[in-house]
Amino acid sequence: MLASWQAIRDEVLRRIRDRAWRPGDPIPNEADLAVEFGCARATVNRALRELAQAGVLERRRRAGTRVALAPVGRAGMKIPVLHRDVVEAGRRYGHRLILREVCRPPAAIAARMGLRAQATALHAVSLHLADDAPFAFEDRWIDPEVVPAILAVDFAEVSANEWLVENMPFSEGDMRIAALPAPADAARQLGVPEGTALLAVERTTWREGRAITHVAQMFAPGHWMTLDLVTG
Amino acid sequence: MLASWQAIRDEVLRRIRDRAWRPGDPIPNEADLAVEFGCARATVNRALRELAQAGVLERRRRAGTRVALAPVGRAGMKIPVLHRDVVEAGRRYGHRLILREVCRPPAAIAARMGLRAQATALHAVSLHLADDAPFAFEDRWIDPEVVPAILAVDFAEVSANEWLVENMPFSEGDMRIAALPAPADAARQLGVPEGTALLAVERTTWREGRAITHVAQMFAPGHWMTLDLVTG
DNA sequence: GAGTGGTCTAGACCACGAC
DNA sequence: TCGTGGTCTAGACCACTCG
Repeated sequence: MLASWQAIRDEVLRRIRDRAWRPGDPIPNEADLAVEFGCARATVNRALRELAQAGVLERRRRAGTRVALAPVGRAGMKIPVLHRDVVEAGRRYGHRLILREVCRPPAAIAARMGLRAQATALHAVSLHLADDAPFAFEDRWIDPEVVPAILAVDFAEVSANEWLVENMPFSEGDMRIAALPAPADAARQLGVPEGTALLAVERTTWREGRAITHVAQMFAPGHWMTLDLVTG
Repeated sequence: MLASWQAIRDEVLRRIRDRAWRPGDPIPNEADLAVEFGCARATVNRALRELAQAGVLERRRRAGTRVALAPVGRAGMKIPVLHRDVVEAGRRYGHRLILREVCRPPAAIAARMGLRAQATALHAVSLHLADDAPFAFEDRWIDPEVVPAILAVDFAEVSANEWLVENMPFSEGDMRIAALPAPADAARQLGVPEGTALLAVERTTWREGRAITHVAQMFAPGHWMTLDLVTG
């Protein structure tokens, strides 16, 4: 008698782990499981829905429910907001705007954001400070056609990152991370020799099929970027 | 009359975007919203639960539901499984086990995993290959008390990462990323000069409050780690 | 103590899509 | 076509926690 959706979820996981149900196999339908577990179908549905959301099961109407063949390891992740990270580390956050212009982006950026040829974008280069020491150099492009309001935002007041996170929720994106030698401009701003290895993060964010922003950040040596993984 | 949980979710989002409900504000309780929307409380519950899971709302019993103060940009993320990444890039994946032992971990690792003093753990050092070229050096510790079955797994057959992703879903964790100079062992295995800047990733994974595994990976120069952000 | 969210139930209808 | 999952309902009880 399993009468909570968590208990049912755990039992299903146990059967998968014990190979009673193998990847690719169909599992009994909700009604049958409800009988077996002695609970309502809605309770089974809740458990299986969570497992499907986590990528453990695959569900299709009429076809039924199967154990996922290649269980994608999926996790929730908090998008790092530099301001918050710095403050939570007990340090004083600062932000310096180095450049703000509206112009045509380089071809590489335009391609990555899927901008029309000739299109202009808002370009903001800035430095993030912790206790007055620079720790991140940021080069960002924003498509003003997707985010018209951004043109009126005073980046001296609030960083583009913060404004976007607060005002453009529910977006998709891709993130690329590497260790790169510092280019001249980043090296100068961060106060390190050119060619020093830096943590580089590039992120492009989308909303309804259009690119909102593309940002490249380079962090001072010794910086650890931390991600919280939730609900694996 | 809103009678689907998606419609209610969208309406709540609209009110937040329109500043009718501001960050930090409490919103009406489920029963009142059910009356307003002309639907059952369970339907409102479903909508608000999804929004809370996405970080848009914060819910506490008795205290009620509020618009999240600092809307954490949260995103779904696929945990990178090196095998799959390599294959999807059209290259041949290989895996070489360098060391497998059961011993007492160094204090730093034990502390990070919250192991008892004197406790032993499974230690696996391995190399990931793409087209026979090494591209990632991995140093992993696994708590056999949490994952007894791991002791019987043949790491020559399947990498620890893959086995864990398939068999220990639903975990939490934290991930730390930096650019580091290559230590001697990693440098030798990856075939680069000692001190070369490498992308370093550390991940500790938890299940029900106990550490499952701690892994440190160092990637060959030029490697970009990519994360898909879904459902921001 | 009492109000709120968290959950379960039994039943119902519907949409999708495999057959 | 018709079985399956997806969802909604009305009601109920419980757990947590704030005042």
